[in-house]
Amino acid sequence: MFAEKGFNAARISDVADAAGVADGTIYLYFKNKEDLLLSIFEEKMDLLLAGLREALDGVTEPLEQVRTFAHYHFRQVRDHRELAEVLQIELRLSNKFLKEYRPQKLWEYLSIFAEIVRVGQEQGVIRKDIDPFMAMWAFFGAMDEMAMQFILAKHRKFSLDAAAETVSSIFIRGLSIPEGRGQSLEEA
Amino acid sequence: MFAEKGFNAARISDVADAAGVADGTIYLYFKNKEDLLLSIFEEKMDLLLAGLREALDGVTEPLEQVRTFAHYHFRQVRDHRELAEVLQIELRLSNKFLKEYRPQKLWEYLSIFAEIVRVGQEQGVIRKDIDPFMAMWAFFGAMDEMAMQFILAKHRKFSLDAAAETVSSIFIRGLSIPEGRGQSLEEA
Amino acid sequence: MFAEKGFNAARISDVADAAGVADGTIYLYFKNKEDLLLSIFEEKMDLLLAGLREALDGVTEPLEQVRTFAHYHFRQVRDHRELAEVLQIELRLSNKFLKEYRPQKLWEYLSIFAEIVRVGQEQGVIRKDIDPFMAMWAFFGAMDEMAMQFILAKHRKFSLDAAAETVSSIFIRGLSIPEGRGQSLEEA
Amino acid sequence: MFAEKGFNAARISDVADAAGVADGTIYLYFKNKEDLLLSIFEEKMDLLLAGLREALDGVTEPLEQVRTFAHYHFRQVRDHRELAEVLQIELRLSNKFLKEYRPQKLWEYLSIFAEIVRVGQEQGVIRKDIDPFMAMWAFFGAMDEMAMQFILAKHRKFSLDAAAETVSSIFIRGLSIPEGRGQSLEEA
DNA sequence: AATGAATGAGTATTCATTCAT
DNA sequence: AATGAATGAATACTCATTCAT
Repeated sequence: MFAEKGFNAARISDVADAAGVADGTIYLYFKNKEDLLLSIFEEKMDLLLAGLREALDGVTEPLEQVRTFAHYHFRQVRDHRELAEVLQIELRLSNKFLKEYRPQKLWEYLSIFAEIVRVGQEQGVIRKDIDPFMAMWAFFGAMDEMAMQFILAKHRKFSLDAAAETVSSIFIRGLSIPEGRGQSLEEA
Repeated sequence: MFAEKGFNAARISDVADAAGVADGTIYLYFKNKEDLLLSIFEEKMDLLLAGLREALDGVTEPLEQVRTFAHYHFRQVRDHRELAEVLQIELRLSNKFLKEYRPQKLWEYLSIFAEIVRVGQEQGVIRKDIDPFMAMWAFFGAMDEMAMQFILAKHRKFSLDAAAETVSSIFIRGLSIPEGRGQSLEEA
Repeated sequence: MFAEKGFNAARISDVADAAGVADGTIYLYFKNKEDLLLSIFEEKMDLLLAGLREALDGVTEPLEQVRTFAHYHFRQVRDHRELAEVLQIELRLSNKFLKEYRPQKLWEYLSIFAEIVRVGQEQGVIRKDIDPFMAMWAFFGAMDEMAMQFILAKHRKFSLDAAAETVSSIFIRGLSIPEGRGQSLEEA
Repeated sequence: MFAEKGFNAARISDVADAAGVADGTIYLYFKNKEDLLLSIFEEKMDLLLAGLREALDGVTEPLEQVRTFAHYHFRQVRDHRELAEVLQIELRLSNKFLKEYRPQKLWEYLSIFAEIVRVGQEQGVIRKDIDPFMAMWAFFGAMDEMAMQFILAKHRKFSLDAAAETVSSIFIRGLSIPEGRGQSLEEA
């Protein structure tokens, strides 16, 4: 309906025009301008979450799920470039989003990763010395920063596939149980 | 001089008062309000960078340098909590910082990581199929997101030491050359 | 129906809710919001007027009627405190009421006083050098201001009986024919 | 400086234009738009108060002071018609003025009347059964309502001199000690 | 008669920035 | 170099009112 504008700098009247309604009508559906942005976020997160669950469907091996997650995430960024720009950039400029909001939907999305780690630990394929939630934030942070770089790089060389593969290969190996006796590097 | 306020919401006149000068005087030293924030960032980055170099001094093994980097980073967040809040939160609300700035100083700081990876690859202790810059952004993103969670968690349980150890152990193993023939998990 | 809210600040939708109807329905019965307030005023003035006529019924002596009028007026303020607040305060904030309206109903109410004066003059008990309409406005102004002070004084000491007695005693003597030769004070 | 506009309906930018300054400059001197109106009121009250004291200077007889007060008040209304319109009409439309403000300056002005009554009572020329403050409000209310009628009557017949004389003659006689034994009328 | 979703006009106020002194 | 009084652009939001159903 309005993601087309994608500006935090957009006037409410612009949005209203684009939607073909009067300014006041916006306020019948959204509490205020910020709520409008946050609503877009929530709506899209629902789709993102559903898509992720579908993508993971059929993938049983936890470490393989990590790879699937990463590829799915970056594919979404690539396929919904405009939306990704709004979510990566504009959303972060929102005081409320940054400080207060920390939304349920994002939590649900990321929790899937934490759950993957937990199950992997149960199955004995993921290190037990790693807190699933810490791993979750690290994984999200890594992907998010790379997505940000992609968005900021605008139209320059940047392969999201490569990004997905880099992140997943690092985390897959980083999280997996060392083979043989070889824990020599991180026994701390 | 003014980090004590730490608000994007702080009035220029507040800053001027705190500094014991007139409003106009601020503009003799800074181009505008945003420049003021960015200047704090740059100034602090110099210290951070110098500190990192010092911390890495004497550490020769690349993978050990990764661990040192992570511990140093989170130690700074812990020891300069107030400043970290400004840098994590307020700075991100700056349109310029997010979109245009991508500053030299941050680049210098992170480049050290890319260089560690490059050297590690030369020395044969780090996988060659990983782009150092990709790894750099992933590493920074992981640390940054965890730091953000720490800041947002306010006064609750959150061990920065554990965060440092988690990130570094994941990346150290994730970046290291697989031992034996054991690439079985991620040959994709 | 709505005096309970008593606010110029009340939303039309509040009034509609309180009345158990839809917003638009209000406009089937009242031209606009101001008309709503003015309608309350008119409706209440009818009652006030009828009550005054009843109170004066049986009182024949003009100067005694003045006292009756005053006591009646203040008794209404006391007995209908909430309504009086709306009429004293909210009504005065209405541009239309203050500037244009000067309503028929108030005029009828006050005219009774002018008529008392006129009759008193005919009967030779009230000074003929006083214009009945001037006296009317003075009398109303005196009562109205005291009522206003009472309303504003909220819950503090203020006897409306004393107010009634003060106003009436001043006006009764002030309007009456000087006894004996004693015009010495105001022959100007 | 701006009384010339006299509109509650005036835009801040109109006032600023008339004053030859920018909109923002208004806010360096006045807290907000209402404060602007209240400030005019306060400033003018100082003059009014000073003028009243001067007018009363040399008049020693309390009842004569009552007449002087009334004539002075209405003369001000007549001589400063424009200002009076602002003060009578616009000021009353101010929620703050009506409900909260009840200002020091008005109190000072009216207190002079209460003091006249008190002194008159001491000197035995004014009835002791009248509370000076009640009399004060009645007197002010009477004058104020007549002034309001004058303002509202716009350019029609209305003699402020006659108004002054009516009010003062009623109050002078109404407040004075009955001569002879003649309390026959209001022994209640 | 009643509804209630949609309308859209209307404006005080802030505060970063300037520049004459 | 420093001042700080003056500037003025810039806009989200409310809520009385309408009118198609």
